[in-house]
Amino acid sequence: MLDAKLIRANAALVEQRLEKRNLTGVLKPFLLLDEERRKILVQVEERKNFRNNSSQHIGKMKKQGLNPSDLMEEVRQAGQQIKVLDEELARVEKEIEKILLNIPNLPHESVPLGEDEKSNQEVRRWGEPRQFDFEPKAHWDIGPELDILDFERAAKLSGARFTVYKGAGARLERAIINFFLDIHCGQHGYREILPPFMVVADCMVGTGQLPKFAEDMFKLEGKDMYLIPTAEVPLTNLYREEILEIKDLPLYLTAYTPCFRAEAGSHGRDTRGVIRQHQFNKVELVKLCEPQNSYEELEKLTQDAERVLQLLGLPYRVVVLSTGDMGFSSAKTYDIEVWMPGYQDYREISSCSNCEDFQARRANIRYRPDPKAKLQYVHTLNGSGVAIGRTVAAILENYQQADGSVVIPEVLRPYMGGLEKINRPEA
RNA sequence: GGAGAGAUGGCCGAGAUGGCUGAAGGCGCUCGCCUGCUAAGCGAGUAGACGGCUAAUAACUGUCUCGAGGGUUCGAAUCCCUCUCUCUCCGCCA
Repeated sequence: MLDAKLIRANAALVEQRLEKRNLTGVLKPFLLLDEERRKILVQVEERKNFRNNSSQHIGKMKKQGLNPSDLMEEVRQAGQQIKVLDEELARVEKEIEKILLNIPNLPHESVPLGEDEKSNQEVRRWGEPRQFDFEPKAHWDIGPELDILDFERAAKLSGARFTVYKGAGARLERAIINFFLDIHCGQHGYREILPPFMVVADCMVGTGQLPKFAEDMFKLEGKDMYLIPTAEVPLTNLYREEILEIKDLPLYLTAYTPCFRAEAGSHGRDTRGVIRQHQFNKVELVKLCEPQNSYEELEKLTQDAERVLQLLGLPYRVVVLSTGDMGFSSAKTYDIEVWMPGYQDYREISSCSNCEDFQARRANIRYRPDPKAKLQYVHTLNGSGVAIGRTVAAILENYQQADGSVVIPEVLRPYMGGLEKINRPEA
């Protein structure tokens, strides 16, 4: 959520920055309602002031044995007026909130301008795509051939966009989760959290999924609760409505969770393999920090995510998303894209964002910079560290051998009971 | 699921019979004083949101907030209703 005061004071500037996200004219309705709100507020506060003073006066008169019935009648009428004005005010405020909750974050000035992902800019590359002396297969062929991924039975259980992991595949998924958590907690200073996978609607508003993106999520029937689309939601909302101590900042949090996404509007995209699923596993990184450090923290967070790919020996590149491709809550986002031989292309495996105070304002997460200072919103950051299913896919494709087997990256072998290679089952 | 108790400021905790309580007292914290150091002591200060007036994020000032929402009343932290959460006991259960 943007700061209403900022919009009011710098409407033209804010409008300009929103235009970079290809939005125009979104501020006008806000400004009109905002003015109306203050007009009503002044009136109703005057009436309340009268009521407060008069009520005290009535008390005193009664004590002195005087008859306050005239004044009581006047206050009663004031009460009627207050009721009407309050209702009007509530209506206007609700509309204002609706508008504000649907305006995305302002892009940081370093973000490239553009309409879509074509304007994203590559920042750096790591690793060389392997040269194959045979035609590399896609993971949706490798997995079933090794009998470790089963898309057909998954469809029987749950329909499209689900995967069953079997045997070494299931263990590989679990190994990666543990490996990522161990690296981030043991070497990058994050604290492991195991949060609920269902959260109340307030959390979804806090991180920006609601009210605008309701159709992207799974909602529980008859409850005001949702399956989390990412651990960013419970991790960031851990501190919703709280005032943090400066000595606790920055907070580095990580969690493994499954993620649930309706994938509405992506029909026909990535229908094969594990790339786009209704349920997938992810290790997420979240930071809460002081505003002046958030961009430095974004760089570090992105590097933390890159590091696990380096350890796995998976080539990748980092791109900075253009203003047209960024998420709703983000001010700046780096995507990490891993090399996928089956696609002969880089595919997103992590997205690292600085949301500045956008989520903190929605979720009301504040801190006091020093004992005398006013409360301030923290900055929130999040990034995948990284997506597990896509990591499995990348390993299968990058480590596949001519005989159809897949070599396990060395760092994962301790997590796989020493297994070095997944072989095809005997025919 | 059944029975009962509770929800007050950063924390703990007062707040019969509704009015001068935005909230006593304590702790914590900040600043100052004092003490040769430490400990103790003394004094002052210490919620937030949204407005008005302003050049001002200064001063002054108004409104709202005692779990949330609604009601009664001239007036509610205090009375009534609904909901949420916490605790205790019972039941059920991985």
